[in-house]
Amino acid sequence: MTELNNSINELKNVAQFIAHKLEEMILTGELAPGQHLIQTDIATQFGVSRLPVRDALKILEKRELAVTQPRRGVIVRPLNLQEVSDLYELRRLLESHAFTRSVRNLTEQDIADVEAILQRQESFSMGQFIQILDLDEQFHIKLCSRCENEEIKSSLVKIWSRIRVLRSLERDWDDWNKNSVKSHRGILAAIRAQDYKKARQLLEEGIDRAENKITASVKAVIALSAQSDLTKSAHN
Amino acid sequence: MTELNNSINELKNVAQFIAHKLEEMILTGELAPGQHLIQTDIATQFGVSRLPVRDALKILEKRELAVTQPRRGVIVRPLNLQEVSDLYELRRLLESHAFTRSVRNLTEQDIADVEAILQRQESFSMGQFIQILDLDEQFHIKLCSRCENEEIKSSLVKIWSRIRVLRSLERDWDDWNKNSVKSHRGILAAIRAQDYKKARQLLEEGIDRAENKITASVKAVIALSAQSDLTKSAHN
DNA sequence: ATGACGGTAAATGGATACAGATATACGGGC
DNA sequence: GCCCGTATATCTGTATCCATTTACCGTCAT
Repeated sequence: MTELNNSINELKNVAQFIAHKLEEMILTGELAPGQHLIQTDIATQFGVSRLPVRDALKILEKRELAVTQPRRGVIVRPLNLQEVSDLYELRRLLESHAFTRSVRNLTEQDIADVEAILQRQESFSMGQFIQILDLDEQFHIKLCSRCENEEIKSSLVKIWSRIRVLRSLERDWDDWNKNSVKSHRGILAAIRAQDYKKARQLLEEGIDRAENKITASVKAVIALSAQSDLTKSAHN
Repeated sequence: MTELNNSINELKNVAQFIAHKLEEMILTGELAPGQHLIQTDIATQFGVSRLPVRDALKILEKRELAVTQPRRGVIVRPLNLQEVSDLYELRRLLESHAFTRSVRNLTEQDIADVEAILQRQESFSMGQFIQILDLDEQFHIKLCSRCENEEIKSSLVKIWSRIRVLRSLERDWDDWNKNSVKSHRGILAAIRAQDYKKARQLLEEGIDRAENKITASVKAVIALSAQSDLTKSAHN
C-alpha cells in the first residue's frame, strides 16, 4: 500500500497505476495471452474497489493489450501469427515514412540523445529485458520524433506498446540485444554521414529482421501452448 | 426509454448506446468541439447512472472523438488545423497503400457492392448529410477491404470516424456530394479498366481535394468561434 | 464412456449513496 | 490592481446492492 501511494504520484490516478502494473505483468509473462482478467480478483489483489480496475482494463483495451468480450469479461490479447505480420507491415509503412520526414530535421541534440540511448543499450545484458525493450523503442521513436506529424507519432507509440508484448516472448535476449545494437549503430552512422537513403534502407532491413525473429518466437509459443493443451486434455 | 430498450438490443450495452448517441450529437453539431461532457448531466439526460456514462466517454476517448483532461473532465475534441493535415497525411499513406494491396483482390461482388454504394450516393441530397458521410466512407472502406491486413483496416476505420466529424462542418453538402460522386465514378471506371495506377492517382487526388475542402471549413469555423469569443469577452 | 440436461456459482453490468481530491472562479483584503 | 483564500463544480474512488448472463459441474440417459 505504501508502494502504491508512492507510485501514484508519478501517475495520475489509481486506474493508470493498475493499468501500468498489469502491462508489466503481461510483459513478464505473469499474465499469459488469453488469460482472463477478473475484475474482483484484481481489485482485491491491489486492495482497491472494482471501479478503478474497470477503468484500468479499459486503458489496456484502448492500447489493444486486452480484448473485451461483452458480458464475458476481459482477456489478455491472444497471440496470433497473422497479427504479427499485419502489425509489422503497418509499422514498416509508418516508421519508414516518419523516419524519412524526420531525419533531416534532427538536431545535434537529438543525435546526441540517440547516441546516449545506444550507449545505454550497449551496457545492458540479459536480465533486464524490460529495459532493453524500452531502449530499443526509445531509439526508434526518437529517430521519428521530428516527423512533424502528431498523428503518425501517436500511431507509432501505440504500435510499439504491442510490439513490446510480442518481443517479451523472445528467449535469447543477449543475442537479440547484440544484433539490435549493431543495426542501430549502422543506422546512426549513416545518418551522421547524411546518407539518408542508406539509413532508411538499414532501418527497413532491421524491421524485417525483427519481424522474422518475432514470428519465430510467436510460432514457438503457440506450438508450446497447443501442446500443453493436448497434454491437459489427455490428463482429463 | 422505449427507444433505449429497443436500440439496446442492437448494441451490446448501455455504454455503447450512449457513446453512439453522443457521436451522433457531435456530428449534428449538437455538441460542439471543446464542449464539456459532464458525467452527471449526461447520466440524468439519458436516465441512467454515471457508470455507463463514464464507460461511454471512454469509448469516445478511445475513438479520439473526445479528450480527457485529468481531474477536469472530458471535452469534445477541439478543432485544430494542424490535426487536419496530420490526419490527412496519415490517411493518404494508409489508404493509398491499402488500396494498392486490395484493388487486385476485389471480386465481382465487391465491385457490384461499390457500384450500389455509389448509386445510393447519387440519389441523396443535402438534408441527409449523415447518410452521405456514411456512404462516402463505405465507398473508400470497401475499396480497401481486400488489403488483407486487419491492422491497417482498423486504423482506417478509426481515421474515418474522426474525418466524419471534421466533414460534418461542411456547409455546401449538395456541391460536396456531387464532386464526391464524380470522383468516385472516375475511380471505379479506372478499376474496371484495370488501370490500377490511374485509379490510385485519382484516389490520391480525391483525398487531397477533400483535405483542402475540410481545411477551409475548419478554418472558417475556428474563425467564427474566435469571433464569438471576442464578442463574448466584450460583453463581460 | 460420452453426450445432453439442468442447477448452482461466479462474474459482469448497472444503480445508488457518499467521501475525497482538485482545478477554476469568484470575491475580499492589502 | 494584484494576491490569496474560499467556494463551487466536477471528477475520482469506496462500499454495497441487485439483475442478468455465462460457466462450471454433476447427474442422468443413451
